[in-house]
Amino acid sequence: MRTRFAPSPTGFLHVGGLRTALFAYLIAKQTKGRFLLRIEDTDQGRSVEGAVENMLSTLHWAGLDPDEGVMMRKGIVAQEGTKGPYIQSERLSLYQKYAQQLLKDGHAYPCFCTPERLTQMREGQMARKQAPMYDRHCTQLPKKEIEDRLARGEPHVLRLLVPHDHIFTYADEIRGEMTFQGHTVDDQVLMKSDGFPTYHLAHVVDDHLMEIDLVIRGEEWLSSTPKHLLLFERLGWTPPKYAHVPLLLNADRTKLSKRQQSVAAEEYIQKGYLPETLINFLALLGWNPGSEQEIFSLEELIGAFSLERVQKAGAIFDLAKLDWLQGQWIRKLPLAEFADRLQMLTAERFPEAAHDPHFKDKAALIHERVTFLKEGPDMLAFFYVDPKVDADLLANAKQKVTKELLPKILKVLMQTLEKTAEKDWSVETLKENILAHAKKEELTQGQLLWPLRAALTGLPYSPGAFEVAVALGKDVTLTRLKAAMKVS
RNA sequence: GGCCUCAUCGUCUAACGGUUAGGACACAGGAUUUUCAUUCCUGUAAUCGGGGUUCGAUUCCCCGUGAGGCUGCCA
Repeated sequence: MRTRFAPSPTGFLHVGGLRTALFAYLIAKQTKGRFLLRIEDTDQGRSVEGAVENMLSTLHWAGLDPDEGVMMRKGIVAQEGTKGPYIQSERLSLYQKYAQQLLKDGHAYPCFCTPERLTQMREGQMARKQAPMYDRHCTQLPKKEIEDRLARGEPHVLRLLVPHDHIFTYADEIRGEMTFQGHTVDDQVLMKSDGFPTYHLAHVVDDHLMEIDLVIRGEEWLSSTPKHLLLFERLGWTPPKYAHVPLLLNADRTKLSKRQQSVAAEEYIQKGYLPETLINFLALLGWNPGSEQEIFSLEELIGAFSLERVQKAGAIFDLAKLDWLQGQWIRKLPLAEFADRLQMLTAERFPEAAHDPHFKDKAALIHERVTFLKEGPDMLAFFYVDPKVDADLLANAKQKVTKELLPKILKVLMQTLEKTAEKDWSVETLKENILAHAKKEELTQGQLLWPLRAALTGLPYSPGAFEVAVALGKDVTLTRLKAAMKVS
């Protein structure tokens, strides 16, 4: 199937948009079809510089590269495919052509009403508790007058003539049978007075010409679907299938808004979420596999996804679950990749980390302790900077380490570690030697290990004492132990 | 106001009309562990209300209620 994602370049990619794009991508891949990207920039005033580049790079980050249409090539925005152009502002003559056809066939009519009159009309209708709809004032104009005004080039729009006795039905891929009464459907503006089409005309023309089989879009389009269906009919075309996905909501169930939390996908990238996390999360928001599997890669989603299992109700964007997924994915990252990525980040703070041949071993120690890569450098800092240690840190009530006991404990540790040969400097040996002493000296494991770990890291919590000692090496371990003896 | 849509734990959700209403997140307790984290176990917690249909409704129908969307020469 050919599916598409068709954002307006009005800013950053919205997470709801990213989810819609994901669904469209999944269906395309699943059916061995194509995923197209089209830019809908028919509102001249709202286009934002750089927005297209931004959306494309976010989509790329998420792994949703288009097969056709607008894409990045060598760092610049390019278009690929035989059904282009894929940017609506470059397709104006096409819309013009079909608009004229609709006009000629009597399915659309020119409207000269001023914005002021329209506002006044709507206010009146609202006051009379009627639905605000165009009153067809301009359909009453004499033919001659219409021709004259058009000839004079008077500003006007083109409206769709909706048959009021028409009953619209279609089967939505997510919601099932839908029915709309013609008399409740407004005569939508198709062409604006600036010569640009509205979304309604443009997407119909494009989706037909680009041979889109399935339109997946937000629920906010549901009530204008009859207009689109009518347009396809009037143009003599077969409409695509439609799937209206439920909206993403704030914690208070209102439409997801910037005011309450991050809506730009880019903000989640900056916060350090992995693409796998966001994709997995977005897929599970409103869709379920029918099994109890929670963790899905993009590849797995292609196999498992189906529109029939997409929820009809809106879903709250639950940050707590997002963070849990992030933890799952960061731990799923192969150690080599985790280490590589962490190494770059750590080197920004501690340049020597860049050439650390044992960096991978250090990274392994915190792989299960971080949720975000950016927590890493802080946790690894003690490897590159001598920690500040004092008696308050070395002592610990819960482990029954009093300040009075510290000198003895540190002495025992020192003696044990000094005796351990460099070649035996491994987690197993250290564990064996130190625990043997614990018994002999009538100290608990905690009484020996808390001070050791604290002396080596300077932290109240960190990776384990043996692992840290091994990663640090014998020399540094003894040096830090000595420093601890001085302050206790 | 009008039109449309939706409604299961706090959240995301499962359940061909028959289940002790299941799972996950969060929360609480516990186990493991030298700390923290991870991991594991246990627990608290839901079918919006009212009518039908049916031997039996979370499930089907109707009416409410609540929420959301649309109601632009925005998309």
